[in-house]
Amino acid sequence: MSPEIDLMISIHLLHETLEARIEAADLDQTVPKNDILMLIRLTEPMRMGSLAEEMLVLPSTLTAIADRLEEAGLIRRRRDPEDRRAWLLDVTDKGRALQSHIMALSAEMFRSVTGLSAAEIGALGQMMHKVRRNIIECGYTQELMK
Amino acid sequence: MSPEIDLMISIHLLHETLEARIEAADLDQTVPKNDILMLIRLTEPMRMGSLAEEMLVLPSTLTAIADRLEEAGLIRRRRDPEDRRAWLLDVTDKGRALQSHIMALSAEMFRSVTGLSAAEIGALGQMMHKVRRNIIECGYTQELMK
DNA sequence: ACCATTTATTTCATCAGATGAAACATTTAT
DNA sequence: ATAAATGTTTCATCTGATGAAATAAATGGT
Repeated sequence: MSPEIDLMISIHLLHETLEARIEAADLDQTVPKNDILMLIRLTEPMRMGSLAEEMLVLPSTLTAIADRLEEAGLIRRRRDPEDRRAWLLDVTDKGRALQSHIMALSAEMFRSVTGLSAAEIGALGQMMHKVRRNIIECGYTQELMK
Repeated sequence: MSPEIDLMISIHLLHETLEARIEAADLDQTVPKNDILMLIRLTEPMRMGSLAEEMLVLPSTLTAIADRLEEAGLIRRRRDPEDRRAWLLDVTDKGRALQSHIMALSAEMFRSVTGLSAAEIGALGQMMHKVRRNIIECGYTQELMK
C-alpha cells in the first residue's frame, strides 16, 4: 500500500472520528455536520453564495442549512445593502455563544483524539495550511461544484 | 481562531475534495464513497463485522455495501470455515483490478491535490500514523458505535 | 446433551439531508 | 428599456445510513 493511500485512510479515520464526536457532543440533540461547519465559519457576516462555495455545497443545500440555524435562533438573515438579492448571514448572541462553545469543545477534542503535542499541532498546521492554499489556488474547489 | 480549529477546517477541505474527486473519477458511474473505502480495505479476506467496525458503520450498513459490490462482481462472500454464521469477504479478479486502479488513481490525486513533495508526504504520514494509533488505542472508534 | 445467551449477519421500514431543475427577484450590460 | 446574468428559494426526488426485529450458528453452564 502506497504512503498516499495509507495517509488517506488515516485522514479519513481522524475526520470521521472528529465529525461523529462533535456532532454527538453538541448539547441536547445531534446537529447536522454542515450546520456546525457553517456556524463555525460565520465569524463575520457572509453571503450565502460565498459560504456555499467555501463549503462545497449547492446554494439550495445552503438554504436548508441556513433555515435550520435561523429556526434555532442561531443566525439571522439580513439583506445585503450592496445587493438586495443577497442575504448577509450573521450569528445572533445565542449563535455566538454556541459558536465559541463548539470551538472550545472541538479544539479540546482534537487534542485528545489526535494525542498530539502543541508543537506537533503547529507543525501539522503549517503543512495543512500549505495544502489548503494549494487546493484553493489550483481551483479544485470550483471544479467540484461545476 | 485556535490552531486546532484551523487545522480541522483544512483537514475537512482536503477530505471532502479528495472524496468528491475520487467518487466522481471512478470509471463510468459514481460509486458511493463507502463502497470504495471498503474495496480498498479488502486486501485480504475479512469478516463483515471487522470491516464494519473499522469503517465506523453499522452491520446493516455494511450488508448493503457488500450487496452492491457483490452485485457488481467485485467481491465474493464465502462462509468462514471457523464460524458458519460469518462471511469472509474477498475481492474477485475484477475487484482486484479496480482496487489497484483506484489506489493508483487516489495516490496520484492525493499528490496533485495536496501539492506536497514525497518528503512532506512522508513526514505527514508519520504524524498521521501516530494519530491513527492514538485513535485506535484510546478506543475512540468503539465509543462511536456503541 | 439441553437450554439460555451471545454473536454474526440480514431484512425492512424509516429518515435525513443532498441534489438539480425551475422559479423569483434584483442587478448589470447593451 | 430590454436582455442576460446573478443570488437565493422552492420542491420533488433520490441515495444511503439507521435501528429494531428476525434468523442462524456458536458458546457456556448445568
